[in-house]
Amino acid sequence: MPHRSYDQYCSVARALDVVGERWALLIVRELLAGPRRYTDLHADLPGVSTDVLASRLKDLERDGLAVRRRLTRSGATYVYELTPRGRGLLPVLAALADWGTPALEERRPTDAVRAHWLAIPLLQRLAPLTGPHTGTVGVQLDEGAFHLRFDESGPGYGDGPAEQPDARLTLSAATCLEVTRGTLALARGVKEGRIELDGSGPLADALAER
Amino acid sequence: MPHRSYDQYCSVARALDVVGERWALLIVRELLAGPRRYTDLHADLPGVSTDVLASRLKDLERDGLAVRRRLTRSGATYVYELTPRGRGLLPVLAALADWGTPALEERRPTDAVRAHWLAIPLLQRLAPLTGPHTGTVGVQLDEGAFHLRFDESGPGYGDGPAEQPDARLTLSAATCLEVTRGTLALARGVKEGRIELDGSGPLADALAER
DNA sequence: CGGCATCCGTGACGATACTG
DNA sequence: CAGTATCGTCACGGATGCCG
Repeated sequence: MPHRSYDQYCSVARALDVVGERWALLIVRELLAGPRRYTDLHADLPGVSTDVLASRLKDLERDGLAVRRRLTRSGATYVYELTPRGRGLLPVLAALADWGTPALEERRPTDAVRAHWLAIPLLQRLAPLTGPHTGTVGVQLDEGAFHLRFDESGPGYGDGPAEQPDARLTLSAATCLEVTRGTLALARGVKEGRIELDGSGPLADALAER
Repeated sequence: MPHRSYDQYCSVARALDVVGERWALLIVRELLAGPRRYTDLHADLPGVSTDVLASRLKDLERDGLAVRRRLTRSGATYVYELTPRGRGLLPVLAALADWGTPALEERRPTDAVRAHWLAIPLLQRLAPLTGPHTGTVGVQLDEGAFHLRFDESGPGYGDGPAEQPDARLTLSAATCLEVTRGTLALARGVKEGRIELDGSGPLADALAER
């Protein structure tokens, strides 16, 4: 929570007291992809100034959303990692992603792009398709790789390729967006050769059906 | 969208470009309760300055989230009303409310209170209970009244009493919060005399069961 | 009187430079 | 590498004034 509060006895205002400031939710979006170093965060958040990033990270720590941890035992480098409370913001980011996806049609030349920024909306789209099946789906784009996790503790995602994916999707970012928007069914994309779907097992089968 | 953008090709960032600025989502929360005049908004949002409120309302209009409409035909007073796009932010506010409710335990002396600020979290709690039943639930607190709508177009809420509620709840704000948090079942509150539940029909029956 | 616009002081933000 | 220090700019909050 910043030192400025809305001073309202309202759960929405309370939430915004903590994560309503500029850059806060985007930092959480980065940390949802896994532990990150300060420099990684600064690299993947073009435009954020170093002092604001440092200040937000302190706020996240103080409010119990993230912890600062040594990367290796007795090493000098630190990583920031979300606590369960911080990971609880995934539904908030998912709702924002759902609402914001229609505004994603035009890609402005000034826009930065990272592969895992597509993880949340794709997770939203695929979650109803997986049903009860659990596992990991690796996604390979030209711009980079990320993976989606479906397990009993709820959905999640991470940056980089998955270690042992139960299914693997290879597609372009544009195709990924079509799937996200619902204008392209996964099965149809596979049939048309625009999506490569690898893997066997119930999770891959469930994806191939839809 | 303010004149400052995150410049990221990401649906979350796009959403925050539009509604990420201070007060924006709280203005939307007010407008979700129904059309509001400028003065009403200013009265129910303690702390917002007049120019920021005017600026945010212009932004909401320009971005297609709200429209400015004459209250009466050929009258001098205007009201601001959400468009469908603006009402589409209810899931975002609901997710924020879910996440923020645990932080609502302590009520600080500086906190402002409005009855309908409890509408979103209560709506979230009651929505799974109503099942397929549609209708309106009037809620009467000491601090004021609001009502919840359950119909095929999705859940919603409004300020003030309902015209013809299918069910009516009378309870204290503290009791309402217990229900919201899930620490008090509706049926148990009724049995203990802390909640008065009036009304007949499937919606009232569905609420009485749980 | 409702609906802003203007002015001003303060604090947040963004860019760059610098340090342990 | 991981921040802190500095500084100019802009956004915010409060008060006041204008205008229908």
